[in-house]
Amino acid sequence: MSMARARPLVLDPNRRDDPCAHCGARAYSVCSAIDSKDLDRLAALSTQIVVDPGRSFIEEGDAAEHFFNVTSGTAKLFKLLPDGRRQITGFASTGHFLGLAVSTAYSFSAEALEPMRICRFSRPKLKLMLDDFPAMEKRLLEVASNELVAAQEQMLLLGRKTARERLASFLIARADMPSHCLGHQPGHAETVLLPMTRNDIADYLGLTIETVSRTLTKLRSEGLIEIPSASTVVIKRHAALEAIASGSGGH
Amino acid sequence: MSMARARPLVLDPNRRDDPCAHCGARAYSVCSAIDSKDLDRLAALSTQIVVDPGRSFIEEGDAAEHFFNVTSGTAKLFKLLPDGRRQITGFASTGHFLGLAVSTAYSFSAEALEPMRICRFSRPKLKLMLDDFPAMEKRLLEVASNELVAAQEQMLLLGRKTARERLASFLIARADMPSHCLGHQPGHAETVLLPMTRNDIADYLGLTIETVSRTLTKLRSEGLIEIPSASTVVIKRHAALEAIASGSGGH
DNA sequence: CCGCCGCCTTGACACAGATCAAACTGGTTG
DNA sequence: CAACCAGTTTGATCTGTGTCAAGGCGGCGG
Repeated sequence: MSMARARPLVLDPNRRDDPCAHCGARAYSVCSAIDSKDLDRLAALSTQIVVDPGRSFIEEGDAAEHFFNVTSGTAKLFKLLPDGRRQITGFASTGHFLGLAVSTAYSFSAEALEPMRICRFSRPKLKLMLDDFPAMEKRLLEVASNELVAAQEQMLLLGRKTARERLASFLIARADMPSHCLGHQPGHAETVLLPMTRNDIADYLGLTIETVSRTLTKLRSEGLIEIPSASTVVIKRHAALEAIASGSGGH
Repeated sequence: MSMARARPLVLDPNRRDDPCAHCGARAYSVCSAIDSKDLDRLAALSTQIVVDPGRSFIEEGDAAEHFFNVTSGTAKLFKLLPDGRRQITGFASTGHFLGLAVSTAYSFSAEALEPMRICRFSRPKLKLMLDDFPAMEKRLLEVASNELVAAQEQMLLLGRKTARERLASFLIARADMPSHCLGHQPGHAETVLLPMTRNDIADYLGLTIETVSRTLTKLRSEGLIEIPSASTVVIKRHAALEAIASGSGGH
C-alpha cells in the first residue's frame, strides 16, 4: 500500500509510537483533558489492544488491574446472577472510559460486540499520573457524573416503564447518540443501527427476546418505525416515539 | 444548659462559626479530604439548612445551583413519569453528597423522610474551590464511582430479580449499611430500621405496595425475618436471606 | 379515652409479559 | 445450490405481579 511507504514509522510494528496522535477517539474521550505536549507521557502508559467480537476483556470479579478507553467498536457491559440471568448495564463505544469501579475487583464484565480497538492503562500508574493532571481527574468526574445520570434514567426505565416504553426509549436514545459513537452527523438519526442481538436488547431492557421482537413488530405495524433488516431500524415518527418513551404516549 | 455556658460562642445564633468542626458527618463525607486548617474556607461557602419530613429540597428539572451534603437524617431521591409513576433511585443519609448532575438542571428530586440537617454549597463557588483542593476532587470521583457500582447493582435488581429476591437484597443492603448511616455498630445489624413507607420501598424496588407487603409477610412466615413493627425488621437467618438476595436461594 | 386518618395487610381477580414451542430468514459452508 | 445454523419472528398458553377492593392496626388530636 502506498500509505505504508508514506509513513513507515507509524506502521512499523516494532515501534509503539505516538498512538494518541492518530487516535480517532481522542477528542471525545478523557484524554482530551491532556495537553498535546503531555500526550507522550500518557501514551507511554498505554497498550493498544484488539478484541474480536464475542471476546471478553473484563470479567466481573477479576482483580481490577487496568483502565480501558474504547478507541473503536462497541462492547456490552453486564452483570450475571448465578443461574445465568443477565443484566446488561450499558454499551460502551468509541470514547467510552471503563474501569472506574473503586474496589479492587471489576463489578461487571465486558464483551466486544464488534471488532474493537482499546487503549489499556495500568491502573496504579494512571492513578499516579492523575496527581499531575487534575484536569484529567476533573474530566473523569464529569464522565462519572454523566454515567450516574444515565444509570438513574435506566433505573426509571427498568423499574417503571412498560415494554413498549422501554423499546421506544431505547430507540430514541440510540438515535440521539453523539455522532462519534457511530459515524453519522449530529442531531437525530432517523436510521438506527443495532450492533447487538435481540437477546442483548432484552437483557438491557429487562425483557425477554420474544417481548422485544413482538414489541418492535407492533411499533412497525403502527407505522412508527421500519425494520429493513434485523439490525437496522428507521424511525418514521420521531416525536410520537419520543412521547411513548417519556411515558406520555398513550396505550 | 451548662454546655451553653461552657461554649457560648458556638451557640450564639448570630455567629455562623465553624460548623464543620462540630459536624457529625465530616469523617464520612467528601469533606474528609480537606485539611482541618482549610476547613474554615469550606465552611465559609456553606449554609446549614434544616428540612422537615415530607419536604423537598431538590426538584427534578430545576436549575442546579447547589451541592448538598447530608449531615443528619435521610432523604429519598426519585424520578417521576408524567402520569405519576415514580422510581426511587436511592436513599441519602448522613455523609451522602448530592448534586453531582453535570447538566445545569437536577436530574432527580429529593425529599426528606426524617428531619434533616443539610450542608448546602453554591455550585459555582465550590467548583472554583475544587481547583485548589484536588484531594477533594479525588474524593468526589471516589464517591461517584461507588454510586455507579451501586447503580449497576440496582439495575440488575430491577431488570432481573424476582420480588422475593428484591426484598431480600433490600433488607441485606440495609443491614450491611455503614454504621454512621444509622448509629449502630459495624458489621451486620440483625435489626433493620426502615424510615421509609411501604410505598417508598415499592417505588425503590420497582414493585407495588401490595407485593412488598405480601412478600415480607411470606419471608416472615418462613422464619427468615420478624416484623415487630411496620418500620422494623429483624433478620433471623442472614445467610439464607443473602442466598435469596444473590439469586441462589431457590423457590 | 375515643374516633379519625394514614398506612399496612389480606383477598379475589386480571393482565402484561414470561415461557414453551415451532416455523422463518439470511448468511455461510461444503 | 443445498443443507445448516444462529438469530429472529410468531403463536399458544401460563404465571408473577399488578389492580381493585375491603378490612385491620396504630398513633395522634380533641
